Order: sequence, then structure tokens, then C-alpha cells
Amino acid sequence: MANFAPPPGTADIFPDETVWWQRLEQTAAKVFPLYGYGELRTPIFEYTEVFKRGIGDETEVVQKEMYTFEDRGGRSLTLRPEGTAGVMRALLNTDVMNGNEKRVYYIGPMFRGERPAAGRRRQFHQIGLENVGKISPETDAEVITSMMHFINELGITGGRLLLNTRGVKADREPAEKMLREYFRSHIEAMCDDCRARIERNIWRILDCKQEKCREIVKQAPEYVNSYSQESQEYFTRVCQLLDQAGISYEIDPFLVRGLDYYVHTVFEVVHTAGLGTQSAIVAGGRYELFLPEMKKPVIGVGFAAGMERLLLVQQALSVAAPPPPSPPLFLISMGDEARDANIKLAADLRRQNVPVVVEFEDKSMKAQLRAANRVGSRYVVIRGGDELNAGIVICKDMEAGTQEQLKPEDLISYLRKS
RNA sequence: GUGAUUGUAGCUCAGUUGGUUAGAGCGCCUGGUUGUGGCCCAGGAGGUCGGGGGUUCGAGUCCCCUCAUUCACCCCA
Repeated sequence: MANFAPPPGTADIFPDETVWWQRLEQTAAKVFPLYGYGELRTPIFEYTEVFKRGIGDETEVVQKEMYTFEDRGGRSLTLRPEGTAGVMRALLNTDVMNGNEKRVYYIGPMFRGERPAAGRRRQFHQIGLENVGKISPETDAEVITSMMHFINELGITGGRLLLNTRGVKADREPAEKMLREYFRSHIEAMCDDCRARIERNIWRILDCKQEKCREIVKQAPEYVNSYSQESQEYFTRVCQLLDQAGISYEIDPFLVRGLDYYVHTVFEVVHTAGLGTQSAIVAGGRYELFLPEMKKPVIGVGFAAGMERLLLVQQALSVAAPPPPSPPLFLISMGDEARDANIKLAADLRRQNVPVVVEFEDKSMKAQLRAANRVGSRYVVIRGGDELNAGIVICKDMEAGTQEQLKPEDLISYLRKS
């Protein structure tokens, strides 16, 4: 095979598949406005600092997965590895910092330099939503509600909604201390990664996949109890609101998200169908996000869904394929004059929103009919010298095998009737 | 970045212990019908066997390197 393959971790999406993607996009455009959200489109690259500062210099994503390059002016730019930081950068041009709420959603490609696997690409696509500028448990619960609404609308059932709280920054220290003491006492039995994590990023130990670590994690102290009263009440209230909304969830104290900016409520929906261990199809939480030169963070709550993963799950659940586009009317011509007439006819029909394909090559009737079959045409129009002279066209029904002579101007009403 | 896996026609795949001109099915083209598709019949086009090097009289087949696929790990959506 010649090297026409796209670069690793990228893919071409052909029309058959594109209809599935379009349905995801259309569903977002239908559901999110019901909650007052409009679409925001931000650049695919940003100044590198936006992500370094926004996501956190220490995170895995920033440290080793970003596509960073210099432009001709020597500026350091980065292809966005996630959506939130760029959206915050854009919204700082509004008055979100004064507590004026903004509600936006976004759709588009993201880029991370990872090794591809099931449900993981280097260019992948997310649909995300952000509620920015306000903090309240009601907001968090409503954002989660809109997320569940969205995936239900896609026919995705059987996912598990996991919920946890990260507290606020002040809550983090006592909790970390508690965990560090505990894990230090079990350091002998843990994997190498987790030993390093004790000093570097203790939270990640909680979602280590190694069997021996999981055993230890299970016995870990309930660090949430060390959070402030307010933080605990905030989370309780979010849970109450979800109960009230009839949304079922599981509290998972070991759910910690990989980006530094999260506070309070964090959540994800995991699904086993169609995916390996990359089982999170949508995830998010409340955040406090700093951008370069900011003393105060932007606050908000949001989530992002992986489009590739949504599609894998939909297909594993046998969600019905989107309706295919209506096949074109196929115009067959015998001879140059007929072809010119058909080119004109095609233009007329398209002005009236009828999809039409004209065969341009001077091929046999047989070959032209085969071509019509190939594009799935239900009807074909046949025109040669005889029809031209008589001022008519032949319209053939490819399923019934029948055909009729019509005046060209009657074609549309004939097609509409059948 | 680590590990495993696979790479032969547009697609899905055969190809025996290394042995002449590399195969099948589907798809495509032409004909069997002066201007009527699908089914059938006949013929045809299409391949640097992922790429490079090596062993051998001889390599799709064995060895090394490399690129790519898929999956797992790490991490994340």
C-alpha cells in the first residue's frame, strides 16, 4: 500500500460515517439550547501559555502530549489538547469575571500526542459545554442534567454516572496529608508509579489500575470528612438536586480527574460497551482556571464528551443508523444534445431542491443505468434524440422497473406524488 | 514513551517444509441486447506481496532494520 494513510492517530471520515457525526452535532444543537446554551467556536490553536497555565504545568497532558510549534513570528503556539482553556480565554473578553454568567457549548477537534488505542486518537473530537461565571450546586446539577439529557437523546443507555467532590483548594491540603500518611505506611506493597505519586501527585494513586494498589486504595481513609463543612454541604446539595431530578449516580471517592483546575463536583459517565478500558465517554466538573497574568481564576462548570467514544458505544448498542440522505435523480443522456438539455434540467431541479446527478460521459445506456444503481437512485430520467424531438423525457422507476413519458415541467409533481 | 499484534488487488482474505508467469470472493470495466440496470454467462483491467537491507542458485515465505495498523499500559474524552 502506498503511503496515503493519514498520520498516526488521525482518520479520514467518509460520507457513510459522516452522517453519524452530524447526528451528534445536531443533537447537541437541539438539546443544549433547551438549557440556554449557544455554540462558541474558538481557534484550534492558542498561545501555548493558555494551556500551560490553564490546565496546569504539572499535568501529564501539558508535560508530554501537546503539539507545540513556533509560528513565523517566533510565538509559541499549541494545538488545543482540550476545550475549556480556550473557551475561558475567549470568555474573558466578556464580563464573566464580574459574575455575569455565560452559557456556551463547543464542538471540534482536539489534539494529544498519545499512542492510539480503542477510543483514543491523536486528533479526536469533543462536544463540550461550559457554564461560566457563577458557582452554585444548582448550576452543577443542571449541567449534569443537560449532559445526561444529551447522551440519552443519542440512545446511549446503560452508562454509569460517577460523582465525587474535590473540595476547594483549602480542603486539599489536610486531605492530602491524610492520604500521604496512609499510603506511606503501605509503600512496600505499591507499584513503582504510585511510589513516585506519593510525593508528586498523591491523588492519582486513587485511580491506579494495578490490582495490588487497588486493594490498598480500598482501605484508604475517607478524606472527604476532612473537607470544610461548606464543601461537604455543597456536595450534598448537588446530590439532593440530582435525586430530585431522578438522575441516578454512584459516589466514587476514587474519581479524580487528571487536570489541575477541578474543584468541588467532578463526574464522568463510564460505559463498557464498545470500549476497552478507555471507558469514560463524557466527563467534567467544576473548575477554577487561571490564565496568564490573572490573579483570580475564572470559575465555571462543564463537561466534554468524546465523539469517537460516543459513536463506538452507539454502534455497540446497535443504535439505529441515521437516515441516509435521499438518493439523487439520475439523468441519462443519449447524445450530446440530450446531455446539454439534461445539464440545464439538472440546474432547474436543483433550484427546487431536488438532488440530481448527471452522467457526463458518453456511455452506453447499460453503463449509465448501472451508474444510477450505484448511487442508489430510485428514479432516472432518460433522454435521447427521440425524446428531444417530442419535447418529453422518460422517467423510469428503478424499483418497479416501470417507466413513463412526461413533459420535463411535470417531472417534479410526478416525483412528489410517488 | 513501553509491550504485544498485524501488514499480499479498491475491499475481505488464501498462499503448504523457501521452488517456474502471485490466487479467490466481492467490487470495477467491456460484451452477450441499434436506447434499458439488478440475475446469469463470457472476457478484461487492476499487485513496488508496507519499505530497505541480508541469507540463498532461488524469498510473499527465513533473518535484521524501518514505517504503518490494531490492542493493552501510561494517561485521558
